[in-house]
Amino acid sequence: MTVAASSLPVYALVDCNNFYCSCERVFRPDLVNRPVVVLSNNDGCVIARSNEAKTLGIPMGAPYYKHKQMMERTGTTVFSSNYALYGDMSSRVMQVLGSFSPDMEVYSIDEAFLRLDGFRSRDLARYAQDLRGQVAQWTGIPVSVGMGPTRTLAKIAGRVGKKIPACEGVFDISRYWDTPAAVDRILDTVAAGDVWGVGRRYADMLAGHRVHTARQLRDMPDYWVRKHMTVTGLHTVLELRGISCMDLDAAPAPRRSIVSSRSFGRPVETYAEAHEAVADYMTRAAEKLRRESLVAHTVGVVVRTNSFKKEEAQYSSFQTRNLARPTDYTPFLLQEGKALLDALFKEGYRYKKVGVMLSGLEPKYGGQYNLLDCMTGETDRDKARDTLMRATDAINARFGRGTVEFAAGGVKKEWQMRQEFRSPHYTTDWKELAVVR
DNA sequence: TCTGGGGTCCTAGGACCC
DNA sequence: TCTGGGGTCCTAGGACCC
Repeated sequence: MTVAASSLPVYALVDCNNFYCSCERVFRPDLVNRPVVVLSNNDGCVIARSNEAKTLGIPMGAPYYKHKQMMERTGTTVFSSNYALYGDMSSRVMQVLGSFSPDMEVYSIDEAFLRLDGFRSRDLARYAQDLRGQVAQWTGIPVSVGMGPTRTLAKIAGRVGKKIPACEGVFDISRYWDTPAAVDRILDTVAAGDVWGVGRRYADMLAGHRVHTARQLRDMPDYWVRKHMTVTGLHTVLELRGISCMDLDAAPAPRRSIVSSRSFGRPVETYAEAHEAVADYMTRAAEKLRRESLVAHTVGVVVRTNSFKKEEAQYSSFQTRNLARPTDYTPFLLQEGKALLDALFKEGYRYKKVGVMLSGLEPKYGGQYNLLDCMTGETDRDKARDTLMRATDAINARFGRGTVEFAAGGVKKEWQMRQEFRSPHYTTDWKELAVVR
């Protein structure tokens, strides 16, 4: 069964090359063609590398301290992650992409899928090159484009395009669709574990069954895939065969949970500090909740020690509580968070991380008003609470996060994460723009 | 001394109801 | 008193993504 290429949909995956490094370079052009890395929160491990840093052999996800000396020796520039900057650059890139297709899904901070079916009358490769040029000119960010009849194949095309310099960042696997042998050869070069939707565990499982490449995976029987990799895996395999199972989703699905958690800059042993951190993260999660006009039914808290320290006593636990009434009111959430921490916290451990989770989310004004609340005056008190929250949110938005705070979040916050190498908030804070000269 | 954070989806199994 | 089957909802755990 072969479908003529001309009747297939055209999915394009646009992804930003080494996105976080590219963002830093926009404001530090002196770093172009030089090795650059960006570290995770807490300056823990490497989460983005420029091509030069990749060539030096710095692995993705590598703990920073293990490679610190080598990076110094080779003149690698190191940044702490600056999500305010990356988020803002991302929305600029996405805005440009939106002008190239009416049908777009923003998939992640550095990737978007576009449907280009309507542009088939033009030379698609040229169209994609125009897009690259426009994004580069207007935002300074280099991107690559992969195209194919399904999202999974567009992803693969993107990888291929990056590997082959002659492609100049654009590759369209649909062009080969009428010559199956050529498609086979392309899929032979892609490891099964590099296919979108196949992670470490499945890659190991597949290797155990002598499935090593994307082509071998594509040719496995449906029932076998269904049995070992659930329906999600079957969709992946169908997509490798050119049958689209995942359409674009222009409107993002409503959020189901909000998580705020971070590792400490140093081990925390006292209840007082753990409680400050829980309160601090809860405050942030509540702000996000209100920003998105949601309320939460369920609050969760997690605590854990450092599992990398085999010689230390380990403890990790997570608990949730359901609220009688869903809320977005920070003081209520702080109260629940404290109650949960009281239940979870045990003396005698060196804690590495705490976190909070809000779930059971629903639109704030979607629910019915509660007759009992009206009768007891609770509705009026809710209105006063809303006013207070709106005021604190507005002050913090205007004058910067933390201008007004809940005392429970602590003042000194000695447990906070390390961020030694953070670049200025060039695009989101006028005061910090002054640093650019 | 030093190893990230924030999400989603699927499945199996148990509780509960009729 | 005992017996059966089917449906729904919830939760925990495992897989994935960037």
